[in-house]
Amino acid sequence: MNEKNPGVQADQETVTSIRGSNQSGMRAHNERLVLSILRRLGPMAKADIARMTGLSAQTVSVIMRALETDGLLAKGEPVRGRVGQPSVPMHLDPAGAFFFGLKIGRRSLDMVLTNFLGEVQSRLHRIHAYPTPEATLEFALSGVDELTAQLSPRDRDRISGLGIAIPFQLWDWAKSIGVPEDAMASWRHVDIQADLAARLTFPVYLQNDASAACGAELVFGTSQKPQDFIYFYIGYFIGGGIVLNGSLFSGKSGNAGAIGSMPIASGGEVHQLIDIASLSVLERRLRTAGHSADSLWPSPETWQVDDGILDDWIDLTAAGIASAVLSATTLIDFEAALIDGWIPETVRRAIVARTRHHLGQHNLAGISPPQISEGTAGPDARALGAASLPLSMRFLVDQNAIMKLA
Amino acid sequence: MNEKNPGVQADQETVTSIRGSNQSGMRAHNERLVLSILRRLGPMAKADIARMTGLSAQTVSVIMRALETDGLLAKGEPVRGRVGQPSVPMHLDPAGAFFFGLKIGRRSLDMVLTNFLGEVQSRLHRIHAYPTPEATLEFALSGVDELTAQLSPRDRDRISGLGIAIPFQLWDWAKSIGVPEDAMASWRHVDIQADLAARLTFPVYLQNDASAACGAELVFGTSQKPQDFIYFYIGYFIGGGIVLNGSLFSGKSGNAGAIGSMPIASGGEVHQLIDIASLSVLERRLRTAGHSADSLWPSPETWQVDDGILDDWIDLTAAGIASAVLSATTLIDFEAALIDGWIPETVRRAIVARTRHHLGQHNLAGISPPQISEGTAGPDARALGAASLPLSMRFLVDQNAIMKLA
DNA sequence: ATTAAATAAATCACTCTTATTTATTATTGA
DNA sequence: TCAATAATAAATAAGAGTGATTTATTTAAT
Repeated sequence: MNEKNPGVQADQETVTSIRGSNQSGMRAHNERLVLSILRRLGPMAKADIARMTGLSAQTVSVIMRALETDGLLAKGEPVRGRVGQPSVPMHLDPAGAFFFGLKIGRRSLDMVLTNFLGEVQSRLHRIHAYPTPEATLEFALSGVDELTAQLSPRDRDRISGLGIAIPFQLWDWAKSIGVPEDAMASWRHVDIQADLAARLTFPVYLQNDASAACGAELVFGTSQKPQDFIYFYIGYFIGGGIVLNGSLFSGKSGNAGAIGSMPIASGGEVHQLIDIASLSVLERRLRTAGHSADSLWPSPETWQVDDGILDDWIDLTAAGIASAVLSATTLIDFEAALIDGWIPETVRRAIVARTRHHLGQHNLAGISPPQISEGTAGPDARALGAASLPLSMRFLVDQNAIMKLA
Repeated sequence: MNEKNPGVQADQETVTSIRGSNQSGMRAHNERLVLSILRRLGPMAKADIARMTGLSAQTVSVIMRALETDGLLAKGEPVRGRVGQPSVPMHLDPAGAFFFGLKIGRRSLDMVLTNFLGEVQSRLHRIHAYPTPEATLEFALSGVDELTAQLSPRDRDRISGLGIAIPFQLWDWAKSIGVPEDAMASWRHVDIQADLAARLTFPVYLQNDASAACGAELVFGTSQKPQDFIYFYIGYFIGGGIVLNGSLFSGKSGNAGAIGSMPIASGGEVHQLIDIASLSVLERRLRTAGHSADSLWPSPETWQVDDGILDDWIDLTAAGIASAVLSATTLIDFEAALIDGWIPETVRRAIVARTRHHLGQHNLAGISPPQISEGTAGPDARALGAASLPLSMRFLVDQNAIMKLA
């Protein structure tokens, strides 16, 4: 990875030119459209898709039969009871494709293998003192081999890519996490995406970890999501992502939605959100109070944390997020804000409730505040989101990839 | 206009369904692509467009000859001096199409007629104490007749639409501008877009006035613009617009970029940007100091304003905008922020300079601050932007209109 | 002779229109 | 009550139409 911020790298062609569309592009678009609709709205008959897309019934018939032949779609039980020929709902075939997701974290490396629906088939987990490029590369390559071996030969050919979720500016961490500066500095000049791509037979994508988590919510999340929403993932540092027109928005540098730097007025002073609403804050407070913070990291469900300190942190975090939501909503009229993180479900619920409360305290003149809800992807959102990257790239329509000017 | 915020109304079909693409859509897209490229990058030969779009030379040849036949493109002088057949740069034909722009303002109604390049052909201006729907309708209809009559019969057929730039929630103004509440309340239930569309033979579009100004900058502006930028228009109230992926982003309610509500921490208190960086603030300060503020409105170039009060207001405004830019940039990594308004060029320059200064005072950790620049459309940006609406709708590719889910 | 732009003709890919088949429910009349 | 018939809707097949691509040719310059 070079000095630039992490982001899904588009090939040079796409960035410096504006693609015209041709027949194959048209067909590809329509196929992605069908898959996107089925993913979002659930099983539908061919006639339903035709009505929804405005395509002719015949065209949809051809496209969906082809997708079925490709193993991406499967027939459901015919629906009887209405006049006319019974409709056959088509759904995504879970075994239509498989994806690797690699999460590079402060405390561990995680790899998941998911099916076409984002269901985790198998996973690997390795704890470390701090991440290094060498160990990450080794973990990823051996992990791919190990997890691939668990698939049937038929399914192995259906692996469509690997996504990497990596924190923003890893090298700046050193001071915050008490690790030798030069250990982290090596990340600055490594292009882990290219290194992995060179050794693997399928495409490799890379994205900021919080944006990836947002992608998991968008692609695999179970809630009814609006076209535009903002997403917060509370990890060692808080991060986020934004969805516009139903697609993850990354911006030129891939740094869009890196809401950690948002200025938050708190008690007369202005702080950055990252210094208010991160697990690092909770860890520090626990340590300062003489408690151990070690239980935070293995799994959110096994936290053993002083209630008073936790409640204070929840309130502080919620207040910070509420401020961030407010600022964000004045710029873009998000309909929803989703909150998730490496936190127990009870804590997530409490943060959502407190955030709603704090939001109500602000001056909302001229603003229609978004619905605050819990994320549905959970603690694993980052790894799942990594796996969603190759899926999105290959099988879903992307609002933001149509016209890019130099 | 109904209770909903103003915004370019997409037809119901587009909003509730997801269109598939077909051959005519493909051709239309490619034609818009050619026009968009020529508008943005200037005259180019067919071969250049082919290389840039990835379309075959033959396809581009066919498309561009058709556009030339339609009168939208014209040949330039062949470029000799290089090996091979001389290339013939093609440019937009100024008389390719004409557009009406109607600006509904606090102090006046303005109508412009522009050509395909956004050059104003003729204009109308009517001062009022406050806007009413009836007077606006009458002004617009008689204005369309009057300005149409000035075109040649050939050009009359090339009028492609009318755009309306109207302030957000006009009816809330009453208290601020000292006008009877019920006079403004009538706006709440009027759909001026529909009323005009019913009486005109070409399409009518409507948008928030500041967003429209942003559109003028995007479509007609002369500066090199990045893919993503934020725009501020300082009118009686400040407003703005945001451009993502090279297209104006309006959001679901059409209220995106309504940056007036942004919370700004200033002197320990939190205010909304609209109460800090608007001409209404300057007007009030002038009045409070016993000066007349009447010179503000006829034309920015004839302002007669106390220097001390003006300088203070410039600094306050710049500080507010700097805070807003900072908040906005943490959410979306804008590459540029443009500032324009109903202000003299000297004031615009001063505000930009002060905004740069104030931005530098903030904590910029983790942020690459955008370039702050002056807008290039000037005081008339709102009316021009209104005229750019039908142009964009008919002749330019729109990033944000590809896939809309219910 | 070489290079590059521009275009013509033939081909190909994909969607659309029209017509047909299939499977079901609704209606009718003895 | 129940078969026969009508109506409805899904699905698909065949052929037409549109637009981009490929290949080859012309034109005009160095």
